[in-house]
Amino acid sequence: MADYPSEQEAVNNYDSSQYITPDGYTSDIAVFTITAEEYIKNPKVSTSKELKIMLIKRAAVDAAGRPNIEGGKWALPGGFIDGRTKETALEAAARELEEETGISGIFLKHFGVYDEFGRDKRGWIIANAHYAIVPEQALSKRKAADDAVEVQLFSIDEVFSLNLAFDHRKIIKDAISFIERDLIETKVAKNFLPEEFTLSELQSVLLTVSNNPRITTKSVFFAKVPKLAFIEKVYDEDGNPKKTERNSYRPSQLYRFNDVEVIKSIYE
Amino acid sequence: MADYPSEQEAVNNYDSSQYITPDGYTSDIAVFTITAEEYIKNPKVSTSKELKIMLIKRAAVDAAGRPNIEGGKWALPGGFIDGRTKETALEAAARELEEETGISGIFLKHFGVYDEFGRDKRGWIIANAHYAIVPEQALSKRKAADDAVEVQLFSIDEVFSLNLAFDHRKIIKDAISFIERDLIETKVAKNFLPEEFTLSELQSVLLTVSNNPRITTKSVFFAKVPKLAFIEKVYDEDGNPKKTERNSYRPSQLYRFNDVEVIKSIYE
DNA sequence: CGAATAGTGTCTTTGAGACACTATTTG
DNA sequence: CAAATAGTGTCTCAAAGACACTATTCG
Repeated sequence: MADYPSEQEAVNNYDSSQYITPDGYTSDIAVFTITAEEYIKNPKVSTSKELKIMLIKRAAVDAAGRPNIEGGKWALPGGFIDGRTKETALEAAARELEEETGISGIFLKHFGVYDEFGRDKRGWIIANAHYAIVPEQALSKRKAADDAVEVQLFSIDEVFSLNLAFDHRKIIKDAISFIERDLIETKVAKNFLPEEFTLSELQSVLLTVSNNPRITTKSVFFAKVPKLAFIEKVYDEDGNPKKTERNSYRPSQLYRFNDVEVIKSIYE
Repeated sequence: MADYPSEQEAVNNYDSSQYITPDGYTSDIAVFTITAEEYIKNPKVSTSKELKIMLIKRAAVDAAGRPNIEGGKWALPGGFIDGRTKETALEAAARELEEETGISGIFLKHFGVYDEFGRDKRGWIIANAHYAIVPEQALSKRKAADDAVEVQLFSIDEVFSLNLAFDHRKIIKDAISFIERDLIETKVAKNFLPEEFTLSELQSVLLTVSNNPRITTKSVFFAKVPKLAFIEKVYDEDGNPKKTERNSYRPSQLYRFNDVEVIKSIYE
């Protein structure tokens, strides 16, 4: 390697001041949950679930009492990443989410970068957008943080009638597209469910985003899902099928996702 | 809105110096093409196509004659984004790609952000990774740019035996996963093909990344594809089926992708 | 006619989807 | 037994997949 410069020499030759670098680097999170409506809409369909997104209302003034940018508007939780913490955007999102909800190990996925000049009046601010999936119970522990004065869940229908901060309307729209697509094209439904779930529970999650007959038709769904390679039946210590009675009097079989990868060709 | 601060007041209250901001913001591009091997491997299979990625060899010294970081290694084309240009990472990638290949309107998709601290010795450098699809002919026009001394196409098999710069091994690995998945789960195969293509041409593109029997089996593929909602038969001005003889003596029917969206459930 | 690519026909097995039926438990 | 959820059985039609057959053109 004698032909090549020493690493240190090369590093010293980089002068970051030759470029204008970003004025800020942020991490935003679209937090989704599925809420169960407990009332009975139809004698044959007892519970109906709905996909919701969590937003915060930005405070009018910041902690120091100065006017807050985009104050009073609804926004995605998130914030600036400080180079001193040496965090990645994903790590920062995970930490912020944990601070906000009090739970760790939440599913989090990066889905886009928003770096258009002018998207934030304060300068050239790069936003990393993520979506998170949180079980409903966990959100009851939520608490207001930092400059958030109010936290609320909105259905997909109502969220776009709100007064949204920055370019969050576009980010939220994208987040919803991603989660709706991922729920049926990938195994993320897993994150809305317990480790071990029944076929009805899986079906009710999928029904929040799809009306595909292979999901809505009971005989088809119940016949097909146990045969899928990425889903397996759960057995107890004695090797007997493991069942639960949490949803009904009659015990129902438990299933779980395994590690088999899925790729679904559009040409089949 | 009298309760909320004026926008200008709020903007003035933001002090970017309270955070350590990134030292650099870059755009990298994994350029893919499919090359046709002209030789005949098997009397029954006349042409075989292969997916390849384009890399550049980083110069040992920069334009000013100083040692170049990661000089001599193979890397993804790309470069720093300067805030003065007010470009997004995607726009910068498109421009760089056009400068590199001399062609415009290339398909380009963002697939990831690499912002781990320590991934670049020069500081906290954020990389936006994209993949691009370029028809083979276009790459013949390629020319070395900037600090690139050499440009070369590598097959997926051979690329990982190279000495790769920065964390480009991981980025390339991710790019390959994305393009292989997207080729069969989305309509991106479109970008490797002419506007109007034959079933055999589509099949040979898909065969570079899949051995799914519904793609490899001729009777199934030829029967199925013309019935797909997102693909349509092409007709000429007189309303007759439009055919080409570019691949054979016998004319073959032309098809094109239309704007129908595809979502393929893993539960069906 | 042979070579080369582009398809089509046919047959068997599997799966989709509709819908009515059975099973398990509690009160 | 009624209510509530969890499944299964059956029937029809459509699609998957294997593989052999036909079609078009050139030289």
